[in-house]
Amino acid sequence: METRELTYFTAVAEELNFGRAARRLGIAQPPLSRAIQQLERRLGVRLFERSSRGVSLTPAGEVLAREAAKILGAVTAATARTRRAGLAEPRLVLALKPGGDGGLLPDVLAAYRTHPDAVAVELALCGVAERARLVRDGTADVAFLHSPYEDLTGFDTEPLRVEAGVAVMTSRHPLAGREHVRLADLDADPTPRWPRAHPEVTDPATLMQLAALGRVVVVAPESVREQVRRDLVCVPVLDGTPTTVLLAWPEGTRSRALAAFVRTAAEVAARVSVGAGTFRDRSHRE
Amino acid sequence: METRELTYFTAVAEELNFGRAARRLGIAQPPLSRAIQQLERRLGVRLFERSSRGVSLTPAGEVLAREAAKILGAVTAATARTRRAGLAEPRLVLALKPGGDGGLLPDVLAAYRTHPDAVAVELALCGVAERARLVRDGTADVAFLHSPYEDLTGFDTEPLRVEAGVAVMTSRHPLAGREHVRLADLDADPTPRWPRAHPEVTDPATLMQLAALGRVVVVAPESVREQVRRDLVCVPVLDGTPTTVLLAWPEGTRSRALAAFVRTAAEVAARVSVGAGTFRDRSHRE
DNA sequence: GCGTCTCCATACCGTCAGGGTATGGCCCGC
DNA sequence: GCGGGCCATACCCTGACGGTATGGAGACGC
Repeated sequence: METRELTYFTAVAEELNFGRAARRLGIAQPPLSRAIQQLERRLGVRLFERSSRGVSLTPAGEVLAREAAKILGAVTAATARTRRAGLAEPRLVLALKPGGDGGLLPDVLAAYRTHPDAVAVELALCGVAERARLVRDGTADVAFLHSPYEDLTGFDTEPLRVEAGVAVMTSRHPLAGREHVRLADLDADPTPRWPRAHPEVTDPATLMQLAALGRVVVVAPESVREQVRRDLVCVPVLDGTPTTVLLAWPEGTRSRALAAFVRTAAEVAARVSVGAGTFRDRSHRE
Repeated sequence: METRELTYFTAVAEELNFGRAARRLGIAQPPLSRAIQQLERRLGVRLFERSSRGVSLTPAGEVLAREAAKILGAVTAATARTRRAGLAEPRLVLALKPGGDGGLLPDVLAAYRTHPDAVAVELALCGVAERARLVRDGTADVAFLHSPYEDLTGFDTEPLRVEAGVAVMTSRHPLAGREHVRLADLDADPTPRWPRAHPEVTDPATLMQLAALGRVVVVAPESVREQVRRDLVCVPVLDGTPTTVLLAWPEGTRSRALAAFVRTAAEVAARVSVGAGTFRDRSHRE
């Protein structure tokens, strides 16, 4: 099976229409029909059910659609990784969303710089959804991710710190003066809480603006405290799901530079967690 | 990147000699040279360092070699899985080594047969090393594996039961009468213990023959008790590494039949473990 | 019920990518 | 210095892949 065939197959599987798929691929429809037929012949399996009104996937087609997505993803990743490995200056590309480092990054970078295997670290600041994608498609080597909010299949990971939740709210909120709250307290209040309400809002600035306006209470990992606007207050949430900040990189990666970075980060995280501590950290890392 | 190019690249990367690689691929040497050059041009990266005496991989080449192996593996798996999905009768292929089911298989199969989503189950009896490979390359859907002895990357897994170790030895062995032993007891005896000694022997019949001859004491999961020769005795090992018998299948598989099988197996395992119990099981599954 | 529209398959043709053979250039060992 | 091993280049040829034109089958409107 050639990747060209898989690309063609995927296009048809997504469009469920040979004509549109062909246009998308920039070829004419007959060669596409033929390519798919040839693929079916070679596999000895019917991939599409053709009726004169449109096309649908057979069970075998469904299977191949998933496999093809995996393979094509692996191919683009391989291209990107090989290209980057060929650059004169080896670099480590680290993907993270703004504030997604749990406050660890400055120390980690400083410690890493002294490591014998260290290479230059390039930061790829990106949105929440992009982080994992950048690593999967080979644009980045490693990313700060948050568990349990992200799908970690295909990644090796190193947990760095466990963060409890804080509720971020305007200082005029009735719970703003509390030492700590429980989720039930937040739910008893009429102000809705993110991300349960408005999960579609992912931009931090927008979110904080809504919080400042008293339209929402944001439940977030406690490391946001450091960056939160002056007009907002943070109240620890005792029973929120703890968030694990972790480093994730492609399974089976073999790179001294990356190994050194991960190890350094883990050491820094352990030191910070013991030193500064946070009100749940210690119990979790024992 | 076409898979053909990756196949060619892999051949050269393994042979480190264009002529031999070409012969292995069944083509002449010049087209192979050109194909690699074209790949290098397209990637914009040098993959091989050519000296007139042989060839070596550049760092970028090393990266691509790993990626190519992943991709080509995924392609052969995709082919096999798609073909099997196209068969008239859907089937579930289960890979296991003889005795590798921890004694659970008969009950699991019986329970699964009554499940509404059940399909025919085909057993692929194979050697120790083949089990994982069969699942990885798409020949089997799911396998019984043993943790921590196997590399589970790329698999989703369901642990079924935790087994302590037993020492299998001839009845004339000085420790044969003991209620239980520790590893230190075994080490104090002159008879070497497998798998520390002779790890290259993997055939159970050979192994048991050696045990019967008093040449070796075999430390194995306790479920071997059921199948062990009459002339051998099994003594529980208190401090051996416990073995987890688990089901493993490719990450992200989406199949009702498989899901039903895994679920059934987990239920059967839980039931058996509570009912029959084994001298370590209960504590481990709480 | 017939024309028409949509959509996939078939027929046929041209081009270029990929494979083959012959040969050159380089380096090493004898 | 000569032969041999090994990769690159030159040149040719075949066939795979893409394009255009057209056929055929079902759905829909009137």
